[in-house]
Amino acid sequence: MTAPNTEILAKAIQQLSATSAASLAQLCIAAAPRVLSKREALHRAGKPCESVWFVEKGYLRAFQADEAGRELNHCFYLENSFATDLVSLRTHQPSVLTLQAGEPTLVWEWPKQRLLDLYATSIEAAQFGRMLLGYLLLKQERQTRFFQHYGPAERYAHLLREQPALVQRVSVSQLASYLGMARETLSRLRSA
Amino acid sequence: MTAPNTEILAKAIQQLSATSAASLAQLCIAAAPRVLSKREALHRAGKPCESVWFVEKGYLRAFQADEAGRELNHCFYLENSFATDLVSLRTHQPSVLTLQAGEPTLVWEWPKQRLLDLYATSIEAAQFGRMLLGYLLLKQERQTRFFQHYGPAERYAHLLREQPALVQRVSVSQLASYLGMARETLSRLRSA
DNA sequence: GATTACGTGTGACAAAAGGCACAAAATGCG
DNA sequence: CGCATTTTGTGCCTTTTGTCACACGTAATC
Repeated sequence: MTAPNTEILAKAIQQLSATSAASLAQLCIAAAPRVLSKREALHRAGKPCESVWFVEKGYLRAFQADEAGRELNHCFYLENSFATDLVSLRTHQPSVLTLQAGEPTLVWEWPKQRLLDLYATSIEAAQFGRMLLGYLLLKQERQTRFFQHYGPAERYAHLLREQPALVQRVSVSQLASYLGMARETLSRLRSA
Repeated sequence: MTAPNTEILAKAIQQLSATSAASLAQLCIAAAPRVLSKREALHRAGKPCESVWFVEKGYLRAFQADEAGRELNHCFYLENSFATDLVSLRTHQPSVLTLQAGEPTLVWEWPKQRLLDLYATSIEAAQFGRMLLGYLLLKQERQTRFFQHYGPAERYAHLLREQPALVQRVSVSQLASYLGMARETLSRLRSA
């Protein structure tokens, strides 16, 4: 694992919202690096989520346990993604989901309050916040359409085309759960 | 149709983000009322989307035409919702979706640039923008889970529980498309 | 290095959903 | 009001997906 490197973070922020050097530094300083080993939990269901993370290396898996105790995978956050449990973050309710590293992983952690303070005092920081949410919302809308109007075969084909890295790095059973199909169905789609 | 009434709009804004009277007025003044008759298009696929709307009365349907020419319903915006085509709004690309009134409808329209100007000059307006996006993102995440991990029967039951008004007001074929199932499947679920 | 646990592929069957056809009901329009 | 058009419900059959069972290979453990 290479040493934490604020430059990657800074680049990701700049990419979302052109920001002055001063505001950029404010945002970067507000985040602390955190290293996770494979399968280590970054955030556990049951606790309120109080942070936003940025994945520099490795990846995170967000999942929820259903009534039967099976894991429902919500999504994966690969390198260069911003992750949080927005539901818990906004509602202050305990999280239903767990964030876990799928590989040795390096993230940057922002305490929620730190971000809110910045947003309230700096219009540039606020703009970054808006841009980040806008970007996430756009992705999430695409995600919804993906599940709303595609069947299992189309979903797998689409994922293979758009995110081949994800298909490589994640186990078949976790991918199947993410794709909303039975493990066996995905296994058959793969061998077809 | 009752006359346009800024108070409903003001209330919706306040509910998202506590805002001073001055900022609130700025936001309200920036929007213009617009009346639509049933089936009238508010925004057509092919044009870039340059506005954000708030639905005061009636409802909007967002749909896309697939390769076969069938309409894929993305979602419905009932009273008190904020609507736009975020993909087009952010990317400046022509829209793939059309927004159409499902009933005689009254909306408030914000030109995108007006909002951006406000966001750039007022930290309170920027906060409203962030709150709105956060709220929409939260809803959209729920929406994704809904399609990702629920089957047709669960989806219908859930919708009936959470949004009975929608089920009443929208035709079966449009609802089915929205729910990601065949018209016949929904028809059978209803009579079960 | 043998043993165990786990993840994955695959066959057989059951259940669910889709597609087509058509009749009944509702809606729109002159 | 009555005719035409659209929408909805339903039977029949096909296709797809899920479930269960088990074999195989790989990786973890002692």
